[in-house]
Amino acid sequence: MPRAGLSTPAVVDVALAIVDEHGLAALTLAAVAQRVGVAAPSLYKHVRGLDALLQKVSAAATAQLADVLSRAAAGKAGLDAVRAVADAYRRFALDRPGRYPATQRLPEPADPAHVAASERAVNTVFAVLHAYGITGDDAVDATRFIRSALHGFVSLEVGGGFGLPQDVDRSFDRLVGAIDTALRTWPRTS
Amino acid sequence: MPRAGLSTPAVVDVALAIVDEHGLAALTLAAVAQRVGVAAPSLYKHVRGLDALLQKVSAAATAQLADVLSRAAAGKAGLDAVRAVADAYRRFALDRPGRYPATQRLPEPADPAHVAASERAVNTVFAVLHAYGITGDDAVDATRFIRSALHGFVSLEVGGGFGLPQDVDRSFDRLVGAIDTALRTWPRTS
DNA sequence: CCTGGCTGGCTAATGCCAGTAGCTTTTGGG
DNA sequence: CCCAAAAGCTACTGGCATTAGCCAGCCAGG
Repeated sequence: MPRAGLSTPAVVDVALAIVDEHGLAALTLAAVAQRVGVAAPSLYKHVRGLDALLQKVSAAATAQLADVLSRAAAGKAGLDAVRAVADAYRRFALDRPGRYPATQRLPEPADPAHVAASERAVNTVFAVLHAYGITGDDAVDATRFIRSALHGFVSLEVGGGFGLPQDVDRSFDRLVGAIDTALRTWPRTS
Repeated sequence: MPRAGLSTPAVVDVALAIVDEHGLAALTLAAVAQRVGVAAPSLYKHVRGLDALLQKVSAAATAQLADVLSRAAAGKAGLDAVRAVADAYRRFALDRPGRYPATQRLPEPADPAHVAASERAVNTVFAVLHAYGITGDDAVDATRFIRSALHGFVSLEVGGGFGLPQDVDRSFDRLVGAIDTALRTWPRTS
């Protein structure tokens, strides 16, 4: 019996491939095992269980999203920055509809990479807000607003929640405009 | 063997109770069967299967949400109406964290009650927008914006997505304010 | 009243999944 | 070269959805 030469990262990579191809719900240990040509229980040598695998997938997806966002925001400010970040966020969700929902899992405190990725994503938004002169608790509120609007939009879009035939791109452009308007007039407490 | 005297609505009611008590993920046919004191396969006499039951739960939850929203909006306009609808939406999600996610399922075209409930919810938002003078395609965009912001916020809140300790109520108030500001300055095409 | 058929239950069985226990084989470091 | 840790394996348990096919209760029509 030749060994398969698995490893934890290899298992996570296969999991990501399954998620990309068939969606997050299709991620099962059985599917991973079949894909790498191994019996299902063998995976427990590399991963604590399904939930731990989901957490690692979440960490990887979140790290990728954070990359995409920070790259998009680089060197921009104001509406430009908001549009760039929002477009990048939406494109990530549409391009990788399986991976995106994984980013919504709470970061695992015991996994520093996961926590760091999550913070990197939030910090990108904070940086954008800083250019609007929004800081401190005001920035917390504004970040929640932006996350809510973006997450809400793309999750509805990916889930087919927009029943009407009207142009979704235009709706998103307007959402970006609405965010910009709101940030310009954001209440300042500090 | 005395009969249990089940019926489709009775099964749905039990399903709703389970969802309220233990969350949507806990809704299984086995759980419903145990609760009503019947063997699992018996449920198929009243429901096509788990997915059909989830759809009926979604229809019921959506109808209730539509009620709550339209009641909240009644007789109000402008910021008052936005705040009332937003608060009602959020309260529904927080009060019934199991039921809320069921409202996000796409309405089943073959279930007129489901479709009607969904339309009723959307129409409530449309009515609010009308008071802002937003109609037609502009209203479609604005509705998507509002749904996105509200759904995003409450799903993040319910999911524990707001890691920071800052006051979530205040963040929501500001989100409501941001929506109002955006609607006031919403682009008019028509 | 009583009887036949519909209907709502049942049991048995299949198949998929996660996870545990405990065995064997490979493999690399001393 | 050897031996122990690591990486596979098989066997098993228990939970779930779903299907098939059986049987009993209940109601309508004679």
